[in-house]
Amino acid sequence: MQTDLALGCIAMSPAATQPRACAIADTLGIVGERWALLVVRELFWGVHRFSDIQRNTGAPRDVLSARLRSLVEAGIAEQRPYSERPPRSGYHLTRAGRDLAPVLMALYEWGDRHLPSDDERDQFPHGDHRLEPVIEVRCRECGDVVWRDGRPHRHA
Amino acid sequence: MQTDLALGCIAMSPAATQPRACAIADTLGIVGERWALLVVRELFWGVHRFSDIQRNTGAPRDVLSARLRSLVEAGIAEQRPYSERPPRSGYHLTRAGRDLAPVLMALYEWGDRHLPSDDERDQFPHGDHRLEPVIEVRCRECGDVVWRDGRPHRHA
DNA sequence: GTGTGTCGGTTTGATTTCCCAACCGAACTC
DNA sequence: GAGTTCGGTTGGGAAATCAAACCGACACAC
Repeated sequence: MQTDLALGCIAMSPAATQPRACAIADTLGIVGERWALLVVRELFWGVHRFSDIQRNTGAPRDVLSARLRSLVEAGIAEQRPYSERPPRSGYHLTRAGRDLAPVLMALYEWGDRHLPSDDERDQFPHGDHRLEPVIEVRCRECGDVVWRDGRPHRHA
Repeated sequence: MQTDLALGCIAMSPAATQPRACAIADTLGIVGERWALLVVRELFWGVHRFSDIQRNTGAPRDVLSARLRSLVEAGIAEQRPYSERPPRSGYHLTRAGRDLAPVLMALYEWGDRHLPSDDERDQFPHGDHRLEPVIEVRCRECGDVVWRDGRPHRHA
């Protein structure tokens, strides 16, 4: 099977009648709904309170409520109290949620490269400068670099 | 601002009343709708025909039609004829579309790590084995590794 | 030239989701 | 006790999604 990337798909049954079983689809089933990844972005950026997340994302409050619930249910976020009186709790990423960092970085890098914007956008800081992420993908098995700096890399 | 990652957000105006301007949000505005990234996945995997994409993703035909249109409009995909008689054309990724590879890899890697599945899933092949992507994020400015192998890396 | 089938869609009508605005209870502030 | 903040929930209308049917252009068999 020819692909655009020196990458392809293993073993699609020839006469498939079902949609693919695929980790990408499964992941999007969890974080693919509208607002979900923006909520994760806020948690990454240290925003934990319902109202702040609502303001920074622009999500309607009821939708935000539902998204937070499903993120907690999926083990991506968890609720932690930050005040006893009045009883208040904020949302925090779990390990699984933090593991979404590369997804956010990849989305960020693509937008930064392909969607130039007039007005100043919020950015990942890094020390005294902004973070301009460079993403590299390797194969754990053989160590080959599959993608580097906006280009596919082919293996021998 | 404290974050979960030694990363944070630069310069959120203190009394923000608008949602953030952010490259992540802008990117999701283009490829964040349902089915869009699964369509890109198919194009990556060398599937170019409407009916095949429909079958492999499971998207309703009318939605697929709309998504393909907006992907073309966004410069992510383009239509190329593959037959004169009957006049047929398939969809292919542009350079901007291929640049979504890290997004797909990141989603794939997260699902692979956090959503174990009983039934066999379609995978990226790599030579004679499957590709198990290892994603590394560095800062172009200073070269520091920000993320490697499922862990955040802090700069000095 | 008359079925039958393929391909790349569009149309139709029902269902689901999204969105906005209003409301609510508990607590705290004046 | 009046007003405010916080973390939501509850309507009701608008928009997106969905499944199934339909369509036109062509191919192929007979």
